[in-house]
Amino acid sequence: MTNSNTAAPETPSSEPRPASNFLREQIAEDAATRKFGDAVIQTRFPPEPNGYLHIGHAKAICIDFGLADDFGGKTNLRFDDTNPEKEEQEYVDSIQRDVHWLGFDWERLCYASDYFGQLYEWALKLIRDGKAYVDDLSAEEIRQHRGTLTEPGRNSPYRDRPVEENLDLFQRMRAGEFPDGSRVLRAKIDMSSPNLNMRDPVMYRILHATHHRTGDDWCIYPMYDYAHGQSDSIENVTHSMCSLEFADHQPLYRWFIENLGIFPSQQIEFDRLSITYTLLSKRKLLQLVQEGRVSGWDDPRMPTLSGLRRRGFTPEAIRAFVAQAGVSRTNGIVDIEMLEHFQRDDLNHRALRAMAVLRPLKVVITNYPEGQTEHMEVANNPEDLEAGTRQVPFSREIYIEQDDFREVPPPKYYRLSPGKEVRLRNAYFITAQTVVKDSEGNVVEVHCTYDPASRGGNSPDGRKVKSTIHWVSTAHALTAEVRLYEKLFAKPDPNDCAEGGSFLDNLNPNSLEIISDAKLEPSLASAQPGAPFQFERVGYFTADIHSTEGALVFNRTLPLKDTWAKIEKKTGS
RNA sequence: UGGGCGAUCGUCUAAUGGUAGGACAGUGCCCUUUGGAGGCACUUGUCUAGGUUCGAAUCCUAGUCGCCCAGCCA
Repeated sequence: MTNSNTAAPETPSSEPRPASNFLREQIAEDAATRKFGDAVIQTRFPPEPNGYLHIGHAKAICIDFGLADDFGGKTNLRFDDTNPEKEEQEYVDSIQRDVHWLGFDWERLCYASDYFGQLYEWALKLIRDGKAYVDDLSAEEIRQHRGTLTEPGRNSPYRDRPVEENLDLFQRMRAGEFPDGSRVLRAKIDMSSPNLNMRDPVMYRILHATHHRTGDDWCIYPMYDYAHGQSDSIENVTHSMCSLEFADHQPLYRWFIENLGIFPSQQIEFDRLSITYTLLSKRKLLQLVQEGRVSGWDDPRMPTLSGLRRRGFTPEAIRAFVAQAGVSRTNGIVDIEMLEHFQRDDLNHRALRAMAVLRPLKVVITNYPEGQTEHMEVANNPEDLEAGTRQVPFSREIYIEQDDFREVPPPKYYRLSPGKEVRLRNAYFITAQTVVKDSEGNVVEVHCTYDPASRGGNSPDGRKVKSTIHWVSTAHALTAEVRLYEKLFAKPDPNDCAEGGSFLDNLNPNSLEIISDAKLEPSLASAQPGAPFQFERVGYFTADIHSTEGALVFNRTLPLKDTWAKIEKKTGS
């Protein structure tokens, strides 16, 4: 594919694709019957640049780009930028960045605003053909004339204006002679249609607004319904995939296409992606940003692609998730656990391992020589030996996780406790001997002895330990800020709120926990944002985009699955 | 109450008149220098009622339930 200014990763061909779905079958059939003759399969991804892309868009992107690619076709990225009041260049830029990051590259970069001239000419034609008219009714009056779901609408008193008058008025609308909202251009179809979209829909409204691309060239802007089908047609889009709610609009798109005599694209609708504990509404995500409930569109708790990226999610995992979630015409809600599964699966294979202690507890190995440092050779990724090894310093004083020591161990607790022996990952067996407490009785230090013969983590006498814990040498430790993220919403359905409440009531107050003094092994000093790490036994992390060598900040992508937490919960200990 | 669309394990999805399968989640066991990962096993499903058929998730009829549409948003 061509026309990109940034490199996009190849889509791995080994990625599983759904065995079948109704979209693929329809395209396969159309290809087999040569419905579109010699034309290649052409699709498009048509976002409105009024916000950042989220994981729901990822599904649409995978469908639009993936399906075309499967059939040797092409995909355009087209901005449906027909409403200058909500659209911005920032969004245009972020969308291109995110589509590339997801792993796709477009054939052509298009804008509905490129077609404003053509659309205007076509409107003139419809007026001349007696199929469109200028209406002087106010928005409120138009609404009243529209009727209801069960009652037909009424014709506007301006519906039968002579063609010449319509032409004159519409040209003067375009020339800027009338104020916003004073008139609209409407299609003359059928005010009694049971499909409300056919009750003389508005084609153009007057909007004296500066457009992010066309500036002040226009003061009338086409409605989405008047622009979308024709934009597809202009681009020779063969298969126009969109979400379910647009099914009712198909008859209108066909009406425009037929009355204009232009190329008819095939529209096929599919279900939007919904995920538990997740909001996928651009309007509401914008509200979270504007009200400062999150730090921005790329807050790592956001379901935006930029937020997921900053959090450490990967395009590969998102694509695999979308493929497994599938596509249909039902309104389902996918468990967020499925997304998390595909992310863990991806990271498990590629994340470099490191040792990091989030909540440090000092351990002194009393029989280890003072001032001595050893360098342990450690595998960077036990799942991938080609990832090599690194040296990790070990010394007499180390940090371990507070959770990894209990003065009074509950049942089935295999970690360190007085008199018990555990393995320090890649180092030695140690046995806890005594504890040091502060004035409040908290254990602040554990004194242990080690078995010098167990270097590397095995005892020559074949002695077994029940547990392996991670550690960081105090003298060599890096201090870092670590941000632990939880779900942004506390309820599976964020919109499930009391009467008069809002989704904001369901915000999870514990969605972000900041740990300011985590202790990291030295190799993490130069971690780059986006590079995935598994902090062994803890979770997957990546350096934040604002992390520096002098002020390290790591974001937790996901915690590792925690069997012990389950046992602990079950036994109530 | 008009129109459109839909209904398969707890969740998502396959089966295109011929053994209801996969993934996630869950449970148990095995394995493990990450209580991670991995392996094995198990559990649970065709909205209802009729009909057509040797045979129905699939076709027909009638219901039930759910989603979408009354922006000069997309």
